[in-house]
Amino acid sequence: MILSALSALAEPTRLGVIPLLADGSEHCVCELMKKLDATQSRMSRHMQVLKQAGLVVDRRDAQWVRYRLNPDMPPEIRAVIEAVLAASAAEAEERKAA
Amino acid sequence: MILSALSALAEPTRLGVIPLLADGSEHCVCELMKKLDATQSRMSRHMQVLKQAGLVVDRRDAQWVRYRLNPDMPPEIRAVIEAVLAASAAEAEERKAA
DNA sequence: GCGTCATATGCGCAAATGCGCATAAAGGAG
DNA sequence: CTCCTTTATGCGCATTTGCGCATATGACGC
Repeated sequence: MILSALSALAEPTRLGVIPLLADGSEHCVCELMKKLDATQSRMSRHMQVLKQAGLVVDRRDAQWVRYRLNPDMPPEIRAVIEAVLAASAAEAEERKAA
Repeated sequence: MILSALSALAEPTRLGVIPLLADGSEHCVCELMKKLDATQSRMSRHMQVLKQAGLVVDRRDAQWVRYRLNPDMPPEIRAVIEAVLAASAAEAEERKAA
């Protein structure tokens, strides 16, 4: 559902996760929470939202849970992610210029 | 801001507006509210949100207010809109198939 | 002026959202 | 087993969001 994907992305912390996962590899919650300056429970819950929206998948690995972008995302949703990613990058560039 | 664009899109009625405006022409609130089965105040307010997010522009024309997609949208945001549009269309197709 | 159509907005309310705190649960190391 | 690390979740709270209702505003025709 495109609507749930957009709702999932329409929050600063969750939006911030996307560029971090964009390298295609796996990232644990502890890493994400540090990089995004979020508390543990906040980060965990946000990842649940992204998971429920089908944007990410998780995997237990010992005491860690590794998240990555859902490789089986429908191509139209994937395209939205890519566009959002490009827009985020453009915004980051602008901030640097200022 | 990509975040405000996503927030603006993450609501059913507002998301429904986008395909209607995608023909590039102007549409009054009264037309949109009929097509989307929304009350007048609801429709008006949702259009304000889209306007504030920079996704649409409006123009007074006699007693009507004509809305259209913002032609001066930053290209990265425009790309997001296009991707969302494609995803919405794909979803509509799926519904037809069922 | 008046009446009518189209749109915007103030107000209050109900539901949803995001948060911190504490605690539970799952797994590894000793 | 106990202790530690990592992640999830129950709970309550404050804020935000979406809504309807009523009313205001703006523009038209008479």
